[in-house]
Amino acid sequence: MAVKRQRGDADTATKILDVAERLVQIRGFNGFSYADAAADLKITNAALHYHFASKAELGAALIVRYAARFADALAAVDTRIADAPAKLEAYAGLYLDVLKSRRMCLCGMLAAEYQTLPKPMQAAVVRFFDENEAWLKCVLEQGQAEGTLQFMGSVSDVARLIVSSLEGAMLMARPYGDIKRFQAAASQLLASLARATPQAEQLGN
Amino acid sequence: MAVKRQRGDADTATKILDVAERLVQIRGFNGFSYADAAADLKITNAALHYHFASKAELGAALIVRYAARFADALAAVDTRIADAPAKLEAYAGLYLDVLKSRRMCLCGMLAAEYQTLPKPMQAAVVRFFDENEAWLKCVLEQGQAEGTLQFMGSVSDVARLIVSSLEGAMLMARPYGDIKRFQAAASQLLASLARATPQAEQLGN
DNA sequence: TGTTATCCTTACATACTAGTAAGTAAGAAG
DNA sequence: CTTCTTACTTACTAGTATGTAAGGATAACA
Repeated sequence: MAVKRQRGDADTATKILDVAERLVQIRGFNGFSYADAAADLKITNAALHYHFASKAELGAALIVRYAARFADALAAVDTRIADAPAKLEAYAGLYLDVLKSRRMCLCGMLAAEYQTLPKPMQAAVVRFFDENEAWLKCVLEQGQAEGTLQFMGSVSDVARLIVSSLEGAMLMARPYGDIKRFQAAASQLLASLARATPQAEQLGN
Repeated sequence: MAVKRQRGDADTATKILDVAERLVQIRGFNGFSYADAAADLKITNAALHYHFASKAELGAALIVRYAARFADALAAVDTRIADAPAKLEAYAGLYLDVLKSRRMCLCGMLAAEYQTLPKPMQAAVVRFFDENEAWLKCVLEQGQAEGTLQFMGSVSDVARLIVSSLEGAMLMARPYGDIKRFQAAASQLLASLARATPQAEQLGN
């Protein structure tokens, strides 16, 4: 049988993570406080400490959950989409979804604040990017084998270019409050990787 | 005759800007305090307030000086280099110089923290990127006219892609402490813009 | 009907934040 | 030689940061 919850209907720890995640993505890890999150949830500061003993612990949990959700989304792309270029478009789409909620990528934000983060958070941020790079390498190799993608340089370098360009495009789009800036950058990037098939432009569908 | 300085040999305000600039580029605007900068300069907290009444004022002065220095560097590139692709390489070189001193671009860092910045700082950050974009558009138009650069999409979109890709490459290079990550991304980006001249690869120098 | 565990509150501790008020040393200007 | 200005210092404030100690409410359990 399902575990009953006494006070809050949904898991409080989950709600805390939800609120903290949003705050970090918008204001940064150094730009939000326990008090901000507590006020948002209408609980006390100390209640936060009950669930996450320290800000560093909360921050680490934030990254772990975010990375797991992202990994799930990538696995879903793999099962849903076969075509390598379409997979890359879906990958960019994940970034776009984050941007649409007026947020920066959690780990992109934390990358900027990297020097001030506690060690476990630093390690988790790097792990997130490594996982992204690994997934992209698979897609790039597939596209190269299929002949649907073309690029110079190593698969690794191109994977890193994709991650950094999309993170950079998010970073720049936010001050302008302009999602189109991201979309334009993403489509140019993906277009430069798509194999120029002369007949592809001619065919309707 | 030159204006004499009473105590500190170099202008104290300049020293404050130097220290604060470094701290913001490494730790972020929300990641440093007046106390940090004061301790570094071995002066008191209050002395900082004498020169810059508020943190917001200091922050705005930081961006103005950074943008002016960047504009000077771009003007120097224009006088020193004629070739459009070489200008783009020099542009990427400016970013590389910042990264070599283990810093993030000041305005790239502030772009991440954008939502928490005082209004005048927000405006100055956007102005910095607008100036970069304007300079790049000139270079791209020149390269297009000369036939030394080729790209699809508008000059404006490509200029934005360059800025966001380089900012993103800096952002990602720092957690890895790996300048090569930036260099690989930059060279791929520039290669994709250089006109594919079949004989260019053959010629030695 | 206690006992226990979970989840929370009140109240507090400690340190740091930006910022201010008042005063001082020393050169510049009259 | 006084007055003003520059460039500070010392001492302080109010507010916020993360974090803690102790205890209360509620539900599940024995």
